[in-house]
Amino acid sequence: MAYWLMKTEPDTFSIDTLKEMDVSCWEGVRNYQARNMMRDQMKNGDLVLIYHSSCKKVGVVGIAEVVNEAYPDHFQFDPESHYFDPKSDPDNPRWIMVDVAYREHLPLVPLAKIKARPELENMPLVKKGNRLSIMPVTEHEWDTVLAMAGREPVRSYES
DNA sequence: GCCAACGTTGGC
DNA sequence: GCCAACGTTGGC
Repeated sequence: MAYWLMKTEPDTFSIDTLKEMDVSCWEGVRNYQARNMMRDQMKNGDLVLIYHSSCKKVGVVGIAEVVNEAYPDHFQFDPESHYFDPKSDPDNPRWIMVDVAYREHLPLVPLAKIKARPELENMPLVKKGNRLSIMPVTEHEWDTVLAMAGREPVRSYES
């Protein structure tokens, strides 16, 4: 299994929204690098740090789990959607999405504190100019962020 | 609101 | 294939 970090703007879709929905598709990824990782590497059971961006309290706010692997993002074919892509061919969809399930909230781990941690200096999140909306997280980084939130390491939510 | 950094587009 | 112009991201 693998660990990930996924960014979302809480004004549009927050960890609270995900909790209410329990399971949600993760639509609107329109970056090839992020898409390729999601398509080729993201598997059911992978755990995800949910990160709030472009808001007052930027940082990691909770955990989700991948529960449905890559499938076409139908919003690319909806002219009414913000994520509409007129160049995408319905017979060969350009963009995909996964489904994620809410697992838990964490106390905010602010970006500023993540940046201050030497163990986390290699995260794409804190690399200058990196705007990836989905990025891999190593097990050590995962454990470090959880520890910063006061959370014991978690490897899975299976009973 | 500012602006740096990056990705995408399109003319040539 | 180059590269300037433009749009977007996202912290501050």
